[in-house]
Amino acid sequence: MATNKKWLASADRLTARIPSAVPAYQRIQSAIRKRIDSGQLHPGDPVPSERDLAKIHHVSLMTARHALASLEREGLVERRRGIGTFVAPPKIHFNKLMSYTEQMAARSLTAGAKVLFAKIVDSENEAAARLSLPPTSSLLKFERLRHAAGEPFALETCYLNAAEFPGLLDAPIGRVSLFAILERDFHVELGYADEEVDATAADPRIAELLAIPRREPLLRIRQVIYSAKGKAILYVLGFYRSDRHNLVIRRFR
Amino acid sequence: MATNKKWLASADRLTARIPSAVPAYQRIQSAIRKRIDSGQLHPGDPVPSERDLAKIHHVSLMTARHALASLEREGLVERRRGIGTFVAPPKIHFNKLMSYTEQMAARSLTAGAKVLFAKIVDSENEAAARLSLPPTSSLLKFERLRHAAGEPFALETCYLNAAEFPGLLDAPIGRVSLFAILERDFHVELGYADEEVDATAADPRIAELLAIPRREPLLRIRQVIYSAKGKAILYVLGFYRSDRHNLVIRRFR
DNA sequence: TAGCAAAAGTGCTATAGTCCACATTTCCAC
DNA sequence: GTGGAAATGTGGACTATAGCACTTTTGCTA
Repeated sequence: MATNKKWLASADRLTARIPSAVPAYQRIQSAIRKRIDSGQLHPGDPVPSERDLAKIHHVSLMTARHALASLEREGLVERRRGIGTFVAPPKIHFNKLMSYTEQMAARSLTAGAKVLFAKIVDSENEAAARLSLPPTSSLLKFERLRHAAGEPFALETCYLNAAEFPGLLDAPIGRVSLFAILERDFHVELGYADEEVDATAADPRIAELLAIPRREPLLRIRQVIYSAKGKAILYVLGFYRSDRHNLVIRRFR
Repeated sequence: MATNKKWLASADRLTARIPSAVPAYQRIQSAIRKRIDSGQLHPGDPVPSERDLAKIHHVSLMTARHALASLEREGLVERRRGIGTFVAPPKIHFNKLMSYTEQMAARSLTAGAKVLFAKIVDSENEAAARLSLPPTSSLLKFERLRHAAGEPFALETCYLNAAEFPGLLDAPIGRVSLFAILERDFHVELGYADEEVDATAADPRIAELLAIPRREPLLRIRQVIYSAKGKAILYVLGFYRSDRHNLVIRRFR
C-alpha cells in the first residue's frame, strides 16, 4: 500500500476523471440526489456532514462543501449552521415549464391531441419574428386540438424552424408530447419560456372546435420556448378554455 | 515592515473583521456591485480576474472565486472560461411582484385609483379562506377602479385582516400604492404572491365601470400576497381589461 | 437535583497553493 | 504574408489545513 497520501489522492482523481470526466463534487451530488429520489432518504433526514462526505468520497472538505452548497441552491437540501444538512421538504414547482401533456398529468388527466394541420409554411412573419428568424423563413407549422377526459380543452398552433428539425413532421405528434420528441429525438435541452397571456373571445371556428358558445372568453397564451443556451426553439399560440384551465404562477418581490 | 506574509494576511483579516464583521468575499462583492451600480462599470465591461481580485483585496484565490461565483449566481456578472468575467446586461425582471402602480410606472403610465368601497366586512368567507383566516373573520375590504391615461383599466377588490391593520381605512388608498402603505407605514416585508389567472366575461356592472361592452373578455386574477415569512397578508381579486393588459411571465424547465 | 461549563459536532470563512481546460495573442518558420 | 505552435491569461476543480460561530450533548460541580 502506498503511504503517500497526496499521491493517493492524485491517483484517485485520475482514475475517477479519465473515464467519467465528471467533477468530484458533481459525483457526490448525484450520489445524494439518487438516495433522495430512490426514497432511501426522506424529507427531514440528515445528509452526511461535510466532514463525513469528505471522508466517504475521499475528497477534501472544500470539495464536499461545494457539493452540499450546490444542492442547497437547487433546493434539495437545507443547511443549518451548528446543526447539519437535511433533505428539504418537496417543493411545489411554480413557474415550471411543462408540456401540455405534463401539465395534464400533474392534474391526473391524460392529454390527447388531434392534428388538424401539419405542413411547412413560409409566410407567417409574426411567428418567424417570435423565433428571431427572417420574415419569410420556412417554418414547420402544426395545429393540434388538445383534449382530455373526452373533451376538447385547447387549440394550439406550434411553429419551429424547418431547417433545424428535419423529419419532425413524420413524428407521432398526435400521440407523443412535442417536448419529449424535441428532448429525446433531437437532443434539444429546453431552458425557459416567455409567455404573454391575455383574454380573448372565441371566434366561430375555435368555438366549434372547442365545443363552446361563440364569443366565450378564452385564455390566449403566446409562448416562446428557448433552449438552455437562450436560442428560440418553438413558438406556441394557444387558446385555452377558461372553464377548464387555471394558470397558476408565483411572483417574488 | 513585516516580512511574514502569513502574519500580514491574518492581521488584515482581523482589522477588517472586528469592526465590520462582513466576510471578505462579501466586501469584494459589494465593491464590484458598487462599481456597476454607479455606472463606473457598464454591461460587457470586464471585471478583474480571480487572480487580480485576489491581489487587489489581499485575499486568496478561493476567496476571490467565491465572490465572483456568488455574483454570477445573482446574475450580475457572466463568467466565461478562458476569457474572463464580464458585467452582465441588465435583465428584465420576470415574475416580479409589483403593485399596480409600479407595473404602470414600468410602462411609463401613471396609475390612479377611485375608491368605490372601503369598509370592514365579516361574511366574505372565500376571501377569509384565501387569507387562511376563519370564515367570518373581520376583513378590511376595499374596491378600487384603477385608471391610467384617463381611461379605466381595471377593477380590483382587496381584502386584509382587519385586526392586523388598524387605521388602514383612513390611509390615502386612492392616491398611494397599497404596497407602499403596507411596506412603509406598517413595516410589512412583502415576499411573494401566488396568482390564479383565467378569462371571464364582463358582467353589466363591470362593463359599465370599465367602459367596455357587456360580455367582453377580461383577465381575472386572484392574487394572494404573502410576507417574506410566508404569512398571507392580502387577497386581491382583479378584473383587467384585456385590451390594456398583457400578463408576461417566464417559466423554467 | 439543578445549573452551568466544557466538549463535540456542524456549517462558514479563509489560506496558499496545484493542475487542467479553454481562448486569445504572439511570434516564428515556411 | 500565412499557418500553426507556443506563450499567456482566464475560469474550473481540487488539496490540505486552520480557525470561527453556532448548537446540542455531556458531564461535572455546587
